[in-house]
Amino acid sequence: MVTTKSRERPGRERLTRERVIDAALTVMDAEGLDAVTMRRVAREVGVEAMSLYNHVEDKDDLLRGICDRVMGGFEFPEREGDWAERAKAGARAWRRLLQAHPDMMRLFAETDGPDPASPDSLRPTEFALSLIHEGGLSDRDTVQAFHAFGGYIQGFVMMEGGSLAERAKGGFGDEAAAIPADAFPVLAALGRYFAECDPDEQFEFGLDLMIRGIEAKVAADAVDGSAGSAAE
Amino acid sequence: MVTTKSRERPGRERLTRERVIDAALTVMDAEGLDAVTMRRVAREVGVEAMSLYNHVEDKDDLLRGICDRVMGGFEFPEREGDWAERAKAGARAWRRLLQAHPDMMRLFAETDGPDPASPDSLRPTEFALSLIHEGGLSDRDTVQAFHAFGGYIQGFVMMEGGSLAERAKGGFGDEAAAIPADAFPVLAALGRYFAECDPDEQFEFGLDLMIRGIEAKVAADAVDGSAGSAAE
DNA sequence: AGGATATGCGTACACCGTAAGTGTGTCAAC
DNA sequence: GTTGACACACTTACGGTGTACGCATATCCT
Repeated sequence: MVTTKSRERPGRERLTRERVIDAALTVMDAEGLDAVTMRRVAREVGVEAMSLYNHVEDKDDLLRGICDRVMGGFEFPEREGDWAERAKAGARAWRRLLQAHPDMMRLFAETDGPDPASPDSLRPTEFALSLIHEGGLSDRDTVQAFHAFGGYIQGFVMMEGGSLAERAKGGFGDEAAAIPADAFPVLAALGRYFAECDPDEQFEFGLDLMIRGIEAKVAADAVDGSAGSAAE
Repeated sequence: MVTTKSRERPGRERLTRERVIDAALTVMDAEGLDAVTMRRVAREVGVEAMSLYNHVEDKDDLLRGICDRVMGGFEFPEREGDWAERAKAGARAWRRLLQAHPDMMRLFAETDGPDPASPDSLRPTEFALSLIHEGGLSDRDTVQAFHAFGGYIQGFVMMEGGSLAERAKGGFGDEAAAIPADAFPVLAALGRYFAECDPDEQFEFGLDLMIRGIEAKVAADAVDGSAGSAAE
């Protein structure tokens, strides 16, 4: 063997960090986050639990590895259309990424999100920042807007997979509407719109809100002299 | 003892669902969500683990109980100032509630949020809906905006307690800036703003964006005839 | 050929949620 | 005062978890 790295074995495929993380992701997608145990993942790659620790610090490290792997799967949308349309496309790509694996948001919550400094996370971040920056915001406001968008998307997907999903199917739809109209008049009046909400439409609505907000802010700032991002 | 319900014992205080949930919340705030185990909570109220099951269906029920208890602690802000200011006050109250207990967002993620139909959750919801409705949106758009705001706030607090917190303290601040400027030019240029971000200011920025967006939408819709919420 | 090293395996331990069975203090009726 | 019913706390036990530790072996470098 002259090659420096590859030292293949005849019996079984060599275990690698990548294989471990792939298996963990597979298990998570197929059986949920709770099923991602060291023993279960080990079984998936045909190994005993303790062997995983040769490639993974501990379980937290494994979970962080899944986060990174998912971040690496970000699909950069085409940059076409006007700024608002490009920004929306970026946001949708972000949402799709988080939706792609059902328990992603739970995973995010339990690991404090992916390592922001990993290359796989850096690339989408760079993409988003440059996209937002093109809208005409100052450097400082670009970062603020980045966090605002990030928060919205993350929170929306979380709601989408959690309370919103259940609320839609009977939380206070028309049948289970045991809401006392005298105590909660607005709720009673608007209840039906909760039932018939379409998540995609909901997402677009909030997105539109934020885009409009940015456009309004850029327009307002342009009226002022030079200072840029005064507090309004 | 004539009273129908209370049959107090001399030895120890009678156990109740409320006491169990209070203890669980206490443990969560003091030692984190992971410390909330049946055994630990039982110890907190001076009892064995299995005794809790007389007052709680199972652990999930306990966690949902914590959610409800927290929701019940929502502090309704004063309704003063113009609409934008009142809306912001409402959003800040929501954020404060979620921030009040450090592991709240993780708890939300693991329980799919509080039961939306519980009275303790209904009251804040009613408050938020009526507040948003006053802004001039249609019934339908009010519900959409409610979800948009909810998503943003939830997501922001989640980021705040997770990645954002770590990113601020060195993720890519000035020292740990090993970011290759050629591969990530925007990121390198804007990195310092990540380091010096103030969460409160960040939150206000996004909030301002959404409020502006709503105002813009209301203004735009007012120009049209009657149809209401056309797609822009 | 002979270490050195990497990596997989087996065992063990403390902790988890909870099913099932046991004991005891408090009540209503006699 | 005695008795039976009942609510509720306790005990035990089971199968699961993450992982510390020690051992065996397969592969690489010299």
